[in-house]
Amino acid sequence: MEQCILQVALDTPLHTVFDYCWRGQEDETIPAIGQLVVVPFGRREAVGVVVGHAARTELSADKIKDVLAVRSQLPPLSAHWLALCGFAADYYQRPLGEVMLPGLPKNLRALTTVALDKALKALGKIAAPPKKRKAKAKDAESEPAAEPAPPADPMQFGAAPPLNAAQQQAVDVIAQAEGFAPLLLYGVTGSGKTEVYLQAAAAILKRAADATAAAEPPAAPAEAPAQILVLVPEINLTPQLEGNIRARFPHLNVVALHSGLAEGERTRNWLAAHLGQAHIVLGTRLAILSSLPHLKLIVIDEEHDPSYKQQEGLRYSARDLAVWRAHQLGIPVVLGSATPSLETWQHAQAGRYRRLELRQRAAQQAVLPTVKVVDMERDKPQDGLTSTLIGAIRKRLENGEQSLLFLNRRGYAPVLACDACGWISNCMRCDAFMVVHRPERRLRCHHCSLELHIPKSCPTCGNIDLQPLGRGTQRVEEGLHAIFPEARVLRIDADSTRLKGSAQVAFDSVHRGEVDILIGTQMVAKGHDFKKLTLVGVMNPDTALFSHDYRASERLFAQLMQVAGRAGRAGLSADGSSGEVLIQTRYPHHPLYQAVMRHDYDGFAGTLLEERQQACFPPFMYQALLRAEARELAQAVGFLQEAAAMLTAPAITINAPIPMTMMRVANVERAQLLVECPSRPALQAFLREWLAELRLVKTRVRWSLEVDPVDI
DNA sequence: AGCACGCCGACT
DNA sequence: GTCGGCGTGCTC
Repeated sequence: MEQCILQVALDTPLHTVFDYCWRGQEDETIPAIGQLVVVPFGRREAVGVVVGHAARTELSADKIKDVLAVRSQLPPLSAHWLALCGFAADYYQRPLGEVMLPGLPKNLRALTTVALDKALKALGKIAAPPKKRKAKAKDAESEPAAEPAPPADPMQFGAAPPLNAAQQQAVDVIAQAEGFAPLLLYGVTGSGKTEVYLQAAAAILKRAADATAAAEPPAAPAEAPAQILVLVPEINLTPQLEGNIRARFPHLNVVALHSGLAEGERTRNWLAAHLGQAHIVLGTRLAILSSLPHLKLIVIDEEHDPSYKQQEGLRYSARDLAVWRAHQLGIPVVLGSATPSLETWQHAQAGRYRRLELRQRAAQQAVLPTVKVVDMERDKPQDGLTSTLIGAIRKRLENGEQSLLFLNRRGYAPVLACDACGWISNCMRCDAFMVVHRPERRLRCHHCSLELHIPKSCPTCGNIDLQPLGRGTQRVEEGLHAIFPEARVLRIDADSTRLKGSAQVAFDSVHRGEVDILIGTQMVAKGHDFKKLTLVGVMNPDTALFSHDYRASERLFAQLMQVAGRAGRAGLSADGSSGEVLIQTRYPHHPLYQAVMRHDYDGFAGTLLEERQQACFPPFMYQALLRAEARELAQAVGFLQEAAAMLTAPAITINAPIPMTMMRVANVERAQLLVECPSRPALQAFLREWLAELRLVKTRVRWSLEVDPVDI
C-alpha cells in the first residue's frame, strides 16, 4: 500500500497549505500535483488542489486527516497554471487557495461529481464539428470513438478582408514573434485592430497545425495544439467580436468564459479549455486564470479598460497577469488600444514593449470624426443641451441619421435639495447623496442598497417644493422628449438594462434604425458600430478635470476618444461630412479637450507622463494600499498607525493614514495607508515581510491590502 | 471566511 | 427553565 503526505491548497483566508495523508491501493498512483481532491476541513468537506508531495510532515500524526476522494476523471492542472496562481498569490499577498479555487467553475468545487461528469460526457461528444453537437447529443448510443465521415478541415477559415500595409505588418510581427513578445497594438477606433487579432490568430493556429501534422506520429488536425486567449473588457458589450470570431473560424472550437454564463455552460467551456479542445477562448478578466495547456497567443482588447482590474476579493489586474503568463510561456501578448494605459505606453516608450501602429481608419471612406467643443458659458444650455447641440441633433433627425448623447451619470438627478432650508438628500448610511430615480419614484444610494420613496415635502422644514439638482440620463431623456417630441429616444444605462438580455434588445433596436437619439452612460461608449450614427454629444464631463484622483484625466481622455469613435464609423454622413463630436464644457480651452480635438493621444500621454514623473506617481512609482474598516474611524486609523510604525525599509515610503474619500459606506468607517516605492521588487520584498508581521496582530479591525491600486 | 463552542438577557 | 445574542478560537 502506497502512502504519502499531500499538500493541499484550500479556499480559506489562512496563509498556508494543508497536509493530508493519502493511502492508496497497490494499483493506484499517488494523486499528481495539480489534481483536485476532496478533503475534510474542520467540520466540513472541501475541494482543494494538490500543490505538493511530502514523505513526512511536521504536524503531529493525530492532526493529519485522510484525503477523501480524488477527482481522477479530471486531468491535473498544469505546472504552468500552478505557477501562475503561485505568482498571483505571492504578488497580491493572498493565500494560494484563494487564487486557485474561486476561479474554478462551481461544479468542479462541488462535493458531488454529477455535474462534472455530465459536462465531461458532453465534451466527449463534441470533438467533431461543433455544429453537430445537438444532433449528436441525442444519439446517446454512439461512443466518441465512432467517428463518421472525415470532418471539414478545421484550418479552413472564413473569408478575410484585405489588410492595409500597417495592419499587414502588425499581423506579420505577431505571427512571426519568437518567444515572449509584448506588443502594443496602437490604433484609433475603427482602424481595424480586430482584423489584426483575427489574422494573427489564424496564422498562429495554422502554423501550429502544420507543425503537428509534420510531427511523428502525426496528430489529428482537430487536436492542433494551439490555443488563443482573447480578453475583452465586458463580453456583453462586444457581441460583435464573438460573432466575428465564430464566422472566421467556423470549424474551430470557440468558447466564451465570463461571469454571465450559466453554471453548466461555464463548466463545459472551462473544461474545453483545460482539455485542450477549445482553440479560441474569448473571455473577460476572469479568463486569465483559466487553464490553457496549449496557449500560444494572448490578445487583450482595449487594454486600458478599468474593468481588467478586479475590484474585490483577489484584486488582480488581468492585463498584468496576461503579460506575466506570456512571459512565462514565451509567447506573444498583444495589448490593443486607441488610448493605451500610461503604464503600457511608458513600457512602449522605453522599448520594453514593441509598438505596432495603425494610423488610419480601415474602412475606405471612414475618416476620423470632427471634434468640437461647445462653450456652455456662451451658449447657455436648455435642459442640459446647448443650442449648438440641439441644432446638430435636429440636422441628424432631418437626414434620418442617429445621434448619441453621452452622460456618465445615471438616474434623474444626482441630488434632491430643499431651497427653503438647505436640506439635501444625503444617504444616512454613507457619505454620499441619494440619487433621484424618477421612473421608480425613488431616492437611491449608489453606494449601499438603501432606497427610499421620494419625499413629498422636505423632511426638515416641510417645504413642498423640493428641487432635483443636476442632471442624469433620465432627466436628459425627459428633456429630449420635450425638445424633439417626434423623435424616437432610447436610454441605455445600468438601470434601463437590469433584466438579463435587455441590453442586447436595446442595442439591436438601435442597429435596426428604430432609434433616432440614444442617450447613455459609458455602456454605450464601447464596442458597438452603429452604422447610421453620425453625431456624438458629450453632455458635461468637466468634473473629471478637477478630480483629486490623478488618474481621472487619463480615464476621461480614453472615454472621450472611445465615445467619439462611435461617430461615423461606417463612412460619410448624408451631406458628405464626417462624423461629428460635440463636447459641451465650461473650459473649452482645457488642454485635455484640445488634445481630444486633435485626436492627439500621443501628445497628451506625453504631457501626463511628464506630470506623473514629476509628481512621483505611477508608472514611475509602485504602490500598495492598506485599508482598514471599523465601526469607529479612530479604531481604523489607530490600526493603520500601528502598522505604519511596525517596519521600515530603504526606499519605502509609508504615508500617513488618511480617511477614505468615501469615509463611510453602509455605516462602516474606513481609512487607508499608502505605501510607495520606486522599485517593484523592493516593494514586493517589503510587503512580504510587513504582511507576515501584520497577520500576527490581534485586532478587531478588518483590513486588507491592495497591490497596484487604481482608486486611491 | 465559516462554523463551532460558550456564557449572559427576554420569552412560552 | 429555554432561545439566541455575538465574543473568541480553530481549521492539516
